[in-house]
Amino acid sequence: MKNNSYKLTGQRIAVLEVLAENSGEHLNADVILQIVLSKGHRIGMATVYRTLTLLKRLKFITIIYLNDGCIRYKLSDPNSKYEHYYLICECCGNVLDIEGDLLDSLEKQLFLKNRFRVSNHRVKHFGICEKCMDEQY
Amino acid sequence: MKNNSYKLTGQRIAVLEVLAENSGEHLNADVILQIVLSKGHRIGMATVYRTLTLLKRLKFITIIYLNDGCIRYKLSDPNSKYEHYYLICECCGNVLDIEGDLLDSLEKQLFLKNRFRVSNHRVKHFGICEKCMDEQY
DNA sequence: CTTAGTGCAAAACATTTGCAAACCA
DNA sequence: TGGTTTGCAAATGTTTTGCACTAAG
Repeated sequence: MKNNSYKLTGQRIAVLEVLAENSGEHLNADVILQIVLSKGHRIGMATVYRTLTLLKRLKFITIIYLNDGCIRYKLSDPNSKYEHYYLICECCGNVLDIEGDLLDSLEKQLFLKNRFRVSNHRVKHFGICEKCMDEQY
Repeated sequence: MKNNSYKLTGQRIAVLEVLAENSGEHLNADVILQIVLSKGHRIGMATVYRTLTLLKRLKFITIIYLNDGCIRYKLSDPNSKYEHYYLICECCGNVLDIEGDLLDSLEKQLFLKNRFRVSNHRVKHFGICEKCMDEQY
């Protein structure tokens, strides 16, 4: 798992465990810190951030930006083609992941209309623009 | 324009002017401050933020989250149904607004495939979830 | 006049960094 | 043992707030 020259420390295990035990949640760094501390482990906020950065680089976790003032993290789901589709409740802030097989266009519409009242959505496409493509090649 | 009991101050005019003169850009608060100052106006950062908050509330401007460490703002385009679709270049950070009439499904595909190499996208649907709907009514 | 609006400085907040101490391999 | 990793505290960078002063209507 971490044979890539990274050391398997107690703190890294603890952070991964918290993410695994809350795989349905979208935790932020402070919540992760509090849970690890509540389990009796010794850890600091800097280590939490450094561990999350490492796990992100290794693609173990996915970052979720809800633009609510903090960055959120969850375990990556390698089986999902739709990691970046979310339903975000403007009332309670809860975040629902959409299942991939619900997203075939019609089913997606039905799911959205029946179980979640969409009032706004944002689509962001990340990639390389024409100008940068010209400059690179 | 601001007959809603809001006062038309020099600072508010200046911020609006900067946004209008850079309508193709997605400016952050610091850039707006610097431009207003460079024009010889007297203004502080707090006023910039307070003005942007007000303009947002009045729907004069739209907020853009690029998750690059700051919040960006631009003049709202009331004619566009697609205010929340963006092409974000991962190389230069440039943000392109997609024209509404390019977004009919097939044209959208063609545009994306020919002028922008998409490597990642995020879709966020904001609304009210089932649980909150049950609690409200 | 009167009160909303402003500038400044300080506070708030999430995140990052420097460095000596601790620890995994 | 040696180079990573850690905790702490301080630094960072953006955004917000308190308060006395200013200015729009």
